[in-house]
Amino acid sequence: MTASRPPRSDARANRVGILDAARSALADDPRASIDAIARSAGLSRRTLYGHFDDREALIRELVAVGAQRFNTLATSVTDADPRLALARLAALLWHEASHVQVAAAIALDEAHVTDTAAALAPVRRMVSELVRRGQDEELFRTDLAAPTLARLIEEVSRTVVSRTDASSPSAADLAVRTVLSIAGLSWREADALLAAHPDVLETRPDSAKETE
Amino acid sequence: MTASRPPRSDARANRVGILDAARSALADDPRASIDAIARSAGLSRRTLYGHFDDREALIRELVAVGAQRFNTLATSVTDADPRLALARLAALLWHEASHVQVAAAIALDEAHVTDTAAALAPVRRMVSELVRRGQDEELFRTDLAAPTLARLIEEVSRTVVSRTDASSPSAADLAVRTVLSIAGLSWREADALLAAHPDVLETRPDSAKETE
DNA sequence: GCTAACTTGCACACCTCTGTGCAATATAAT
DNA sequence: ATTATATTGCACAGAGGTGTGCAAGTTAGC
Repeated sequence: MTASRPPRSDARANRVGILDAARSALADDPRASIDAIARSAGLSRRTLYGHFDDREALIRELVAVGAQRFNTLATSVTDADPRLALARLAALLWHEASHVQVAAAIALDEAHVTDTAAALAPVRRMVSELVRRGQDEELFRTDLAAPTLARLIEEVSRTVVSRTDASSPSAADLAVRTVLSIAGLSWREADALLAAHPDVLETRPDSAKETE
Repeated sequence: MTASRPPRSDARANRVGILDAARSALADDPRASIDAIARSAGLSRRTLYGHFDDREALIRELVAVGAQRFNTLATSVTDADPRLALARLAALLWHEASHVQVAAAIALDEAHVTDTAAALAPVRRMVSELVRRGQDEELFRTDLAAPTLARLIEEVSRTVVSRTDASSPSAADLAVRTVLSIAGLSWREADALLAAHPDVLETRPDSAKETE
């Protein structure tokens, strides 16, 4: 039981590099090979196995990191108006696109449904809560049952975030408007809301603001 | 070059069985093995290779059949009101869920993007046309450019059709309402539209009706 | 009931991917 | 400069998939 030294700096950096490479590779194709991931991190396959026991272990780590971020993110939205809160949440998720994508891709593809469900739970709870409030206040549609609407918002968000050209400047705008439409707002209402609160579209993980 | 006889009846039936099995298996998992498909058709892997040269050939056939159906379907929608036409198209696609799913799954997954794009072209053209008319008549949202909106409608439709419990009776309703929301209608407008035209939700591939 | 058409199981070569052992080499930290 | 830590290439076993050849068995159609 020798208390092993702290890892060497290059090893730490490589570990992070692998996680980054895995995130982007798996977001793109959830069954990207270990070799592809390692190479895209500039390392050999053999080295990757030095850092992670297993494909499983790598994915678990990725999911854990995502869970962390989503948790932070969900709790940072504090707008009193459910419409604004939903819009801001969508904007925030947009900026986490690669994390959202990899979580979604893994959840769909593999037998990690349980892990990813746990990771996404905070966001899911937030959405359910917003839907409830939005319907209570007659701001969201009431033709669909709350759980149905919540699920629909989740699925559509995932689609829009995952299948939009992230480089396009107006992409976050598109994501936000889409989510509001699904919640039941007409496009003019959504347009008016965003015009009245331009800060929503500038929302970044760091600068979440509170509106009374 | 002997003019080979017509195939035997059991062989014809098995060929169809394979296609059905492949459709449902691949819709569920686009990389289902040939063995899994054959077995789910009640045949051996070896026999499948007697009917199709190749995994490729099987998929090509599947896509071709889908293309046929989509074409028929798109041309059967003749409503003058773009909102109604879009709603009816969504309802029709709902009834073709397994075909939509397999086309979407193949398109996303494999190197068949070109084939599937061709197969989906008729529906795609129809959607573009409807969007153009809907925006011209101020019935659809105009905050998004026509190509953007058309693509958004496609993507969201695919998501809803693919990721909804097909057994649920209200599922077609959900699909239709979702698409109308994306087009920019508020949920009350959509609700009123569907209430005024209950035939839309009963729309089936055979009984497409024309509204002046 | 004959016969050609069809199905089947088995063996085979081939591919891609996973995960491991090992010896050689490079490099961070002291 | 030394040394423990990291990285690498290579070889290997194994799992799972594809596509083919062939001989034996089954069945539709006349």
